Amino acid sequence: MTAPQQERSKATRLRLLEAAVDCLAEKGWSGTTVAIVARAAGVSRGAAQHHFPTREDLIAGALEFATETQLIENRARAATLPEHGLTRVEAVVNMLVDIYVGPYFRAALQVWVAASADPSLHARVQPLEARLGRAIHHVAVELLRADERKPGVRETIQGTLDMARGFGLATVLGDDSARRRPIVRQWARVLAGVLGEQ
Amino acid sequence: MTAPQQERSKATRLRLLEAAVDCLAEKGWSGTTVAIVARAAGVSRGAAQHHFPTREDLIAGALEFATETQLIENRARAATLPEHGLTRVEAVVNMLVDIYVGPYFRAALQVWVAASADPSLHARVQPLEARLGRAIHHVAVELLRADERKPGVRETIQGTLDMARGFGLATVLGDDSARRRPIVRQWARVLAGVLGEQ
DNA sequence: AGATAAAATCAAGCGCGCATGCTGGTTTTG
DNA sequence: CAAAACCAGCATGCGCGCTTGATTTTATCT
Repeated sequence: MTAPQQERSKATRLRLLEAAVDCLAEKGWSGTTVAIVARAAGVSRGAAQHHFPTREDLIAGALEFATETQLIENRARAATLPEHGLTRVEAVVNMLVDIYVGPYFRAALQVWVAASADPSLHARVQPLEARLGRAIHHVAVELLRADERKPGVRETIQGTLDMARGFGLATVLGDDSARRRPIVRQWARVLAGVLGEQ
Repeated sequence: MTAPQQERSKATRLRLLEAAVDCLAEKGWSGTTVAIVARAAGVSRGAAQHHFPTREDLIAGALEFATETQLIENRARAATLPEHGLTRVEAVVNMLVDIYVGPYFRAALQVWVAASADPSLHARVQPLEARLGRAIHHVAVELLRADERKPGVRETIQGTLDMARGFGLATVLGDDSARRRPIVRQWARVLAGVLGEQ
């Protein structure tokens, strides 16, 4: 055959990861069983067991996959940002917020919260979260063209990211977009002030 | 006996709720089984079943208990706040943040995240969250002596609360207090500026 | 090159452990 | 004596991990 099974294997593995991420975002931690994920991916449970020996392997793999996908999407979107001024700041904040209210974050949230009580999972997840956090911070600084040497700038950006995280958390309880909009707008104004003062 | 069983019943019920909250905060959603909670409360599983027919009843009750306890503690702590000026603003922000990094919030977080994929639980939990959110916002406005008619004031306070929520979320992945402190300090400065400008 | 061994991929079934909910029975209170 | 609070055991269901077996691809030897 022209298609080596190596490719096919990678494909099913990827389908499993995608299905796991979707399942986590939709059905939550307890609702994400290997059987359900396997069925959603269109493979048997044995196949899933082969690629990911344990459930924890599957979940951790899904989180890693979601993390990297998130970063890639960010880079793509960063190129489409508007010019300068306040509208750019607001656009950046909106983009950061969108990261934390999207499906990838919802999936990650389930894993993080579950990992807080699961030492073994925590050990695998914590470095991923740290890496993602640093990466997003770096992106934020770059897109805002911020000078972190100015006092307060770094802290305010960190606070902005934490606010976005808070939005993400609020979103799991229900659609929050209407409440978010004016807050983001006001926050962008304040942030622009901090960035440009003096 | 001098102690009517009504009191004893209320007492065991309360012990169950306390144990459930602790268990949620420590062992997470999946780790909180009725058997474990009952043992921690010092009662048999059958007794727990008697007071809370279903597990969902127990969890929902625990969340409600945690919510009210949280509000009561807030009122107590609000009386001990310092005088005026920036230190007061910083103290208020610190107090708000402490709400979201405390054990009650950790317990609530587990329930909220789980409820996002459980419609039946979601229906019972969502109004609680809304009530708590409004209450905390009200407390914040009052303690900051903010004039919400001023443009941007209301939005900035909401953003502050969302940032605090984000801190709480970051805390489940590991102790974050060292990172938080400078952010809170800086944000208090900014918040004071927004509150007092013009 | 051809054949056979070895390894990888996928499918299906089994058993263990555990949590929930229910039911019957016992003690305490009014 | 009636009712409520409390306790012990049973039964069902389900998710996980493991084992077995079939099919395909890759590697090795003659």
